[in-house]
Amino acid sequence: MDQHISQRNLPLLLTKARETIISQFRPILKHYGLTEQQWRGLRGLFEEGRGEPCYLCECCEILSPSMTGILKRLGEMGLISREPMQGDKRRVLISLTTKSEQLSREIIPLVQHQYHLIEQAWGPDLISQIYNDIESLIERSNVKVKPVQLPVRST
Amino acid sequence: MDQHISQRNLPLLLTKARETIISQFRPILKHYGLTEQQWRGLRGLFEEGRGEPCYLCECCEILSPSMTGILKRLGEMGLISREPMQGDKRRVLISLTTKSEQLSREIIPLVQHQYHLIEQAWGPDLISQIYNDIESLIERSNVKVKPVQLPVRST
DNA sequence: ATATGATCGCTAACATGTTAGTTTGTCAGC
DNA sequence: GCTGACAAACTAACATGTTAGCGATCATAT
Repeated sequence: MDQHISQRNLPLLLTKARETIISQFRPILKHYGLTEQQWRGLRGLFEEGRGEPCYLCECCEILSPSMTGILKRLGEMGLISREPMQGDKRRVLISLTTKSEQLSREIIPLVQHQYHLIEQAWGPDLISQIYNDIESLIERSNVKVKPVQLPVRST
Repeated sequence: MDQHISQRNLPLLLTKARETIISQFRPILKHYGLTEQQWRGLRGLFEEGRGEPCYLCECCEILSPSMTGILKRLGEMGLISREPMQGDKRRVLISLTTKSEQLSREIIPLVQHQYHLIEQAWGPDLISQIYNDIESLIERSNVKVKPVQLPVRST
């Protein structure tokens, strides 16, 4: 008896897990009129002080074309400022504004607290185990996987 | 010394994990001109034979408005057919076509094989442990989490 | 029979994901 | 000084995610 296919659908399972978690935080972000990705960007900047778009793309797992729009809207909201980099005219440096720095200081404790409530409800052990597993997975993904050979398409 | 914030960003971590996995399968889907979500839909139908849009939404973790577009495009590609349901004029029944059934039979072994290659490269134990943990998480998410209290917005 | 509320699939509006390709600027080598 | 390879940010085009709400249909109680 072969396994049910959905048991071997890891991307879908990870999507569901992510939705399970993020839905606990969505009300907080909505309360402050931020999308998930906008908050990811602000949070990344809050950690580092400031950074270039391509750095933000990496640490937020957002592709460059998406980041362009996100930064544009954050700019229109007055939540980031941008200064051209001296020495390399291709690059830009993105910073938080006073407004967004204060906003971040307000949101972060709420997020941490909600996080704590999740651990209380679902058990801190499971959560920390998932952390470890996922981090192991991401580390191990440095090992290159052989791609399956694709047949020639008939139709 | 407090933990680095990104260590407590579970949604982002899950996103990265998912990207890590799905990137191994993307070439297969691209080879057949399918998007990730289109394949998720076809696969769901292949498992069940046929089903209503709202069922597909659940099992594919896709929201209804997205599913509308996905089914529309799958229809234009000749990969699904739809018949109105007798007895309830609101509902529709979606089925695979001969074309998409054959397509699925061609893709599924490739996906399974790629999956096997991933396990070979990264170790089957880690993968199966992630399965178990994530499934535990999803089960445990039935336990309702108390939402953090949101302060009144000043600005 | 009728009002009421619920459900299904949908549209609308906007934000983001994804791929391909463009523009401008940097740098190494000649 | 010029050329070619490369890199950063961007645009374009399309697919999907997200929230709100609509219209038709069904179920139920009255």
